[in-house]
Amino acid sequence: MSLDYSSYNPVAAAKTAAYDLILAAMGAAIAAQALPAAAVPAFRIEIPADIKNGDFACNAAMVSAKAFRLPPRKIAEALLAHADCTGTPFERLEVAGPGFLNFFLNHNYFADTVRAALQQGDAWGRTTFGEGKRVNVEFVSANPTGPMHLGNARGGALGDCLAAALDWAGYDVTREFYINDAGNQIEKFGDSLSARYLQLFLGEDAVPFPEKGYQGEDIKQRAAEFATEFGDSFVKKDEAERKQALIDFALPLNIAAMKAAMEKYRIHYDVWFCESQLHSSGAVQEVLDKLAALGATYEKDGAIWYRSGEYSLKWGANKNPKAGEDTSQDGPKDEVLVRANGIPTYFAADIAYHYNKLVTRGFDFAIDVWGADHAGHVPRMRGSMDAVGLSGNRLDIVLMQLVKLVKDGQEVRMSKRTGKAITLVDLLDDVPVDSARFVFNQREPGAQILFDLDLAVRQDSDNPVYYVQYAHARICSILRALQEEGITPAPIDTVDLALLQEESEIELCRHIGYFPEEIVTAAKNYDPARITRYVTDLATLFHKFYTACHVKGEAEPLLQARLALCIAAKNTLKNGLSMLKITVPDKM
RNA sequence: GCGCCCGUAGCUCAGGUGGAUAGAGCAACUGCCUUCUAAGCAGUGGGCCAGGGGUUCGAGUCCCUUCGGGCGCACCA
Repeated sequence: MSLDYSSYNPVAAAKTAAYDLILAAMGAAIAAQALPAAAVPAFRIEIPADIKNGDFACNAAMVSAKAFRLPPRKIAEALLAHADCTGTPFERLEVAGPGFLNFFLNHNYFADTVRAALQQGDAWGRTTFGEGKRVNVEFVSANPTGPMHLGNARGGALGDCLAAALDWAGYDVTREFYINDAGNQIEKFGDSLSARYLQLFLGEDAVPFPEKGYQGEDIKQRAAEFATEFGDSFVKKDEAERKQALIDFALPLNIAAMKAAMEKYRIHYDVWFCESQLHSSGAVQEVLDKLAALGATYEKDGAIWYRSGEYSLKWGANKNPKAGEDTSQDGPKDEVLVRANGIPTYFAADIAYHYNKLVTRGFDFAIDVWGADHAGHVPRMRGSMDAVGLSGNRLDIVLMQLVKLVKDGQEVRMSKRTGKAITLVDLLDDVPVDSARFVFNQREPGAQILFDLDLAVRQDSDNPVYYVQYAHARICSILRALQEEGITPAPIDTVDLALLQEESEIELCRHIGYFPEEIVTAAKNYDPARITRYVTDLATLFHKFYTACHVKGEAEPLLQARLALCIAAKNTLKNGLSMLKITVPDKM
């Protein structure tokens, strides 16, 4: 018979068991008057940095020293004397150091881990931690006025893997791209296109280029494509008509290019959401009315202002205005929602957008991945959710530091103005997707990344993604070699997993068992870089095992036990890499 | 001026929410392939966790402060 291991999380299960065990020991010790009857402070079960100190450790004795008026070690010894390991995943307990109670896992735990990883296959690592809550993860959302850049490449890898971690941790995830196809930057886009178009026929000197226009080659390209299709027929039309025609022509092309680039980068969005839709549907006006009704806005100088200062304070807004500016207003400055010219600001649309996510579409919460340069926008955005009667707690923002590109040991400066930035498309022409996705998920969001182009392009052992993939390829190689000898994995119930006793075998088992909990932690902390680190560590432990232990040529019972361990490791590597959307080669 | 992020080995970075002797990878040096892929493994050297104070049984981690980086403070998005 076989047990059901769905959603099995070995670490969480063991921690609960350890916690209950200590609680019971404490009750027993008090009943036996080995400890005084006193309220016990909260204690924790944690994983020690050094596994010589056990697989899990409990700090109960230390934190309760005051309550019991006894030295921690005495308390620990009393607990140890009343602790009962029967029916738990633990073989024994020890008192160590200042009063830690250290737990050592028994072999059932490791066998369960291997069986779970085998039985669950592609679902191994999935848990129900998120209870099916609906979460919207919005990332990249690059302006459709030009090509995507390196920062978008990082945002894409980060957002997509964060979404995967949440999915695996039991959330119901929607991946979303917000298209800013309205507002000022679209006007600028049109002005730039129009100027480039006219320049084609009238000469560069005859037509001034708008001061704040987009300088990039891509604008010239679109203007030229437009000219190819429509000739000079728009030269004599009035500016507004020409501009609109160019926007209507170029915007869909740019959006299609972004979709294509994201697909190439293996990112599949569930929703491409257009800002223009918020304006045309009246959603922006609706939210403005709502804010007004709730007393969050006022009129001044012909514009509609939002009491940002009041609402953003709670979310950490800068308390003082800029030096040299009006200091009469105490607290953060208010924001304009509708300009004196009657056009709503981007901020107004953004409030409507997030209102749409949380109310209209009913997501339990929303996560936005933004570049760190938008940090100032965070408090007012979250505050605005409070202001429309929701809660800023339902909107989380992951700030991501920007990327520095290094080539030949030199930093490559990127200039948006001159349009000479390295685009996402350029990057993917040079760097394999596996490599790019791995590198961009190596660091936590808040850390700056130095993207070493030379290293990322290299397809050798210095590139860490191959180190991980190689572990998978080696396992496949073992399976092939055995298959050639007619050996296939035996049913897991017939395999004696207790034969796995070598240090490298146990270490590998232990780390495989961390997998579900690691995903939960990545989801909780919004830090998918943990997954990258996890698979790297797993690869290391497999390579060590591979060097220390043979599979082929061993006696049948041991061979089958090791084969099971290999497949457990293979499933774990495969699932971890698939979260990163990195391929898992059978051969290298 | 004010706020946010950051400062850990020569370089790039971890450090599970306050735990035990601070860890990896790269770089340097030394070993290991007549059995499953050496894109691998084992070993050596390398540190005032930016400096200084504080909180407590215990601080790389929390608080204050100084110094040094990055970013932000628009009727831009």
